[in-house]
Amino acid sequence: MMPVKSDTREKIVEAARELFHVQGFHATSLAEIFRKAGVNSGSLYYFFKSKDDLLLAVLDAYVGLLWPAVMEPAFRKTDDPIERVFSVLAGYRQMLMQTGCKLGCPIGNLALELGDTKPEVREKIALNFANWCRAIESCLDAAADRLPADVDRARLSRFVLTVMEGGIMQARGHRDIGPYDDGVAQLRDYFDRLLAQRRREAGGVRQDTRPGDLPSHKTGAES
Amino acid sequence: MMPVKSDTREKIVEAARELFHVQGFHATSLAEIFRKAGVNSGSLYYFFKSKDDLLLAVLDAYVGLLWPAVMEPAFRKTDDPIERVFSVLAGYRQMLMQTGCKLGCPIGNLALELGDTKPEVREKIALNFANWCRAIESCLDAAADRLPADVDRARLSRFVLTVMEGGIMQARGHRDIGPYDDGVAQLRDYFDRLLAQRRREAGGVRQDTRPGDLPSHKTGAES
DNA sequence: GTCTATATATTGATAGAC
DNA sequence: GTCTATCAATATATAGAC
Repeated sequence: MMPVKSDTREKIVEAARELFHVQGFHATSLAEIFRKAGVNSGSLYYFFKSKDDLLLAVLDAYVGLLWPAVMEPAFRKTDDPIERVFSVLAGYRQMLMQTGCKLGCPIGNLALELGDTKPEVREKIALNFANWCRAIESCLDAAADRLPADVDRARLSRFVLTVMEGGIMQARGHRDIGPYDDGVAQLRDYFDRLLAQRRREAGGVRQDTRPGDLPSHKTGAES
Repeated sequence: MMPVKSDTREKIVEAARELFHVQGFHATSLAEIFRKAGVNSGSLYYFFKSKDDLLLAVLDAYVGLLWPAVMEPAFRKTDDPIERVFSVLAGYRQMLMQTGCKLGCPIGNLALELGDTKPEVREKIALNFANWCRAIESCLDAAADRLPADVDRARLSRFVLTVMEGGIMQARGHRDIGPYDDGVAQLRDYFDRLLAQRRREAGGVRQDTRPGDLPSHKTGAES
């Protein structure tokens, strides 16, 4: 018989992940974590040699969650690559709304709380950022023929993350979804201008838009 | 004779402010703070009834520092209201460069570390954000005649903060100024498109730009 | 692998002399 | 207002039985 693999480690990581998200790293004690996980101190230290070590495992978990928990649910809503980008942003909006703008991006939180104090932690945070941007960049690549030729899609994908993180920060600070919606709407406006530029370029001197090419975007952000 | 006002309180707030900026709130102990301030535990508790209370004083200090430490040094570099906006952003770039992308925006750090756990803290963070945006908005108002009439300048000012905070977060996460510069460059590109739109509107059907109207912006971000 | 019990250090905060 | 001394609670981490 195969030995039954314990899920204790997984339970601990999951408990830590949730508590770090809600309370932050330093504000969460190991006692809270193993109590929430339903195990004891000894089990935690059997799997992790320190709190920092557990944090690294949490950041690894987020690496694994990017596609199943963030990208795939958003991509399922639409096949249009540009709309997929904004569908991802809509997913974060949903989290903000469901928590009364109290919970934000767990990676962003840890990035600013821990800064550069723990080198391995910072590296795993950078990896999470890089993977997120790569996923967005793949959408932009799929829409490359609708964007101006000189657009740097890797940089544009980082700009999407910039707007997302900056918008979430202000939404939480004001406990108001407005700043997030505004940021997304202005990013949308920027995209529309890029798409329109490309259409002008492709169409030569013609500048009239074909009906249906520029759908209106209901963001819920307009007052 | 007037009683000499002690600067002990000020020294404590200043020490706390610096330590919170570098290490974060929870990672900084009161012992570190009063040691750095050169005073003793008793003095700290004479002026502040708790660590949270001291944090509120730190956030008040940032409110007072907005103009002398952030806006005025940036505004001194140029009279052009749009350039002033980007001069403020250049100021944050300077801090990133001087610290090897280790230190970010102290308000943003506290916003994400503390979230909504302490109501009064969140309110003072919101006030800091609001004042920052109002200062930027005053620049946009001064350039109102160069922006499209339908631009919401309050929202655009929040977008500037969004890009700043999101860019700093990624710059710190990657320990690389690149993502910050890219974000600012893309914000600049967005502004250029807004200014160009206004110029088209004002000029009627004419679309050629007058030489000198669109200066090239050296951001140092281009690879 | 999981448990209980505990070590050791540090935390935020207080008391009371001066 | 500032000091020293110290409390009580909590933190991370360990030891060793099972």
